[in-house]
Amino acid sequence: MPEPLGPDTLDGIMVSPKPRVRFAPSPTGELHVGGARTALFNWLFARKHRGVFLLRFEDTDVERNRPELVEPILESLRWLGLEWDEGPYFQSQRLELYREYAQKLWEEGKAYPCYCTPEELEAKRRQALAEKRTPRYDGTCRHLTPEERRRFEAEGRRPALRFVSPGEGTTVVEDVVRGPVEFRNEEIDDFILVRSDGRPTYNFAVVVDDLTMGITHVIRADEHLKNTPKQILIYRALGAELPVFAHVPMVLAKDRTKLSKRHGATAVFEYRERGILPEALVNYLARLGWSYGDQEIFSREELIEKFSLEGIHPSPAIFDEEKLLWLNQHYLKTGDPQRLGRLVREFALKRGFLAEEEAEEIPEERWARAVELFRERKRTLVELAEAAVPLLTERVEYDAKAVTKFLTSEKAALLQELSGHLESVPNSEWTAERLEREIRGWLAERGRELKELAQPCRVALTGVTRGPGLFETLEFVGKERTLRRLRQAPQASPPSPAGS
RNA sequence: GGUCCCAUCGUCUAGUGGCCUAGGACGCUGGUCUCUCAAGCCGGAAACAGGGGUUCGAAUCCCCUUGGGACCGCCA
Repeated sequence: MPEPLGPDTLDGIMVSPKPRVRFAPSPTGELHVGGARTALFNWLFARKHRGVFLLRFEDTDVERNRPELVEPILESLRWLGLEWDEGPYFQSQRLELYREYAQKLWEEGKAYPCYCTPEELEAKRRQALAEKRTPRYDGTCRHLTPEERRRFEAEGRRPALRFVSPGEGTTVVEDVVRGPVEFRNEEIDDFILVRSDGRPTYNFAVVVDDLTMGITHVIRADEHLKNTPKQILIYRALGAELPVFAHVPMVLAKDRTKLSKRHGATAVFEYRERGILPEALVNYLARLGWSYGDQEIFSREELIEKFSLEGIHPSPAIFDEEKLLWLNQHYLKTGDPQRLGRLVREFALKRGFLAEEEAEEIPEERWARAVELFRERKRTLVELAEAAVPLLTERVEYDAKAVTKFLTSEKAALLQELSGHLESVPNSEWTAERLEREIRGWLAERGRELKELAQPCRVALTGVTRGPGLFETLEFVGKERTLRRLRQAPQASPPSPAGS
């Protein structure tokens, strides 16, 4: 038996009902970061107030609707950890419900059939624009006589259902993040509730759904603020109570326009593929347009505890990848190496940095250790995987410039010599500490400094000039592979006598 | 064009009339550490869009201007 949606009582005292919120994407594209943030705010609000977070797909537009996108959107939400409590519902499966409500409105004289064709409407719209007037429906079909209607029906015209707008007075949206926003009703024309083919339009379906699903707080993107007075009018016509509205500002690209494909990565999936951690994206998104004092780092639990609609800013925010990357590194640096190691392995495989057979030979511990070695110098899982592979496998790519600079014949000879010396260190004592003692002592005997050896050695071992500490690298690469690379690393070609 | 929204460093923001000589974070930058690169630590440059009010006092309240954005569909 589901709980009733009405007010709860606690020791006889009325308390507000459990909040019910929703995220309602339309399956016309992948989940982008703006949508993800809207979903996150809804989810946080629900978790904080122990309410219900539900999912609903607004898929009444058959032309643009792409059912195959539903699962990827769900997958994005799962990846972000925004699990839903109800749904997903599909508007396309609730058509009968909208029909009932439309019928009711019609019977009560709050809506009327309109026989204007899209072509006629388009012509009027163009004319209005040409005359620099705001295009609005002129109410042609509002006062049709029964005879006129019959004539249109006889012509085979299928009517759309239009809402009877008040045309005067004002409608005020009491928005939690913006305060009261006033709209003059004369700006609102007799908009369409149900298309001539029987499918509801967005504004109508949303109201019927939010109403019947018991939604108490509508938290959605700013672009819907302009729709809200229309929706309020429908609520009133239905004799229903209004939910609380909270319109969250848009997420903008660097050029201050709506984030879109041409701005590069916008989809949640793209960030996942680039090796961004979900906790980093969540933290970043939460802090984008919302703040809690000066705090920058929030665990999921802290977000739930500290989130509030009042903390949302009214102004739009620009998506800054640099800061996301910084947060990602923070979570790389503080995360569990075992878990991160598994992720790095996955990325190395997926990006083709190594083959499945090679990966099989590498124990989980090695990946975890690789994470520890590289996480202070890499910002994404992909970068980390790429850097770790040369130390984990036989795949070293020697950077030509590094070789030229550091693997001179003199240094190569030194490395040869070193490898001979290191031969005596037993496998069981092949540790950073032991190797450091060994090498520093060896250098001291020769009156040489670590400086002279470190870079050549690093390049011979890893192919590149940057990386973890030398001794840790030596330990991690392991005795056998280290000795081999010290002996077999490529050498800089000697400078030509002509000095070209 | 109409309607609506927005306005503190390049970016995210603290700030709710005196604590502001405007704080933090990212980024940038100088230094430090050092076997490299990072990370860390210490320091620096960097903002209240402009103009009028209100007030003893304004980043904070009001108005105008300017600038940005969103929406103007039988799309959502």
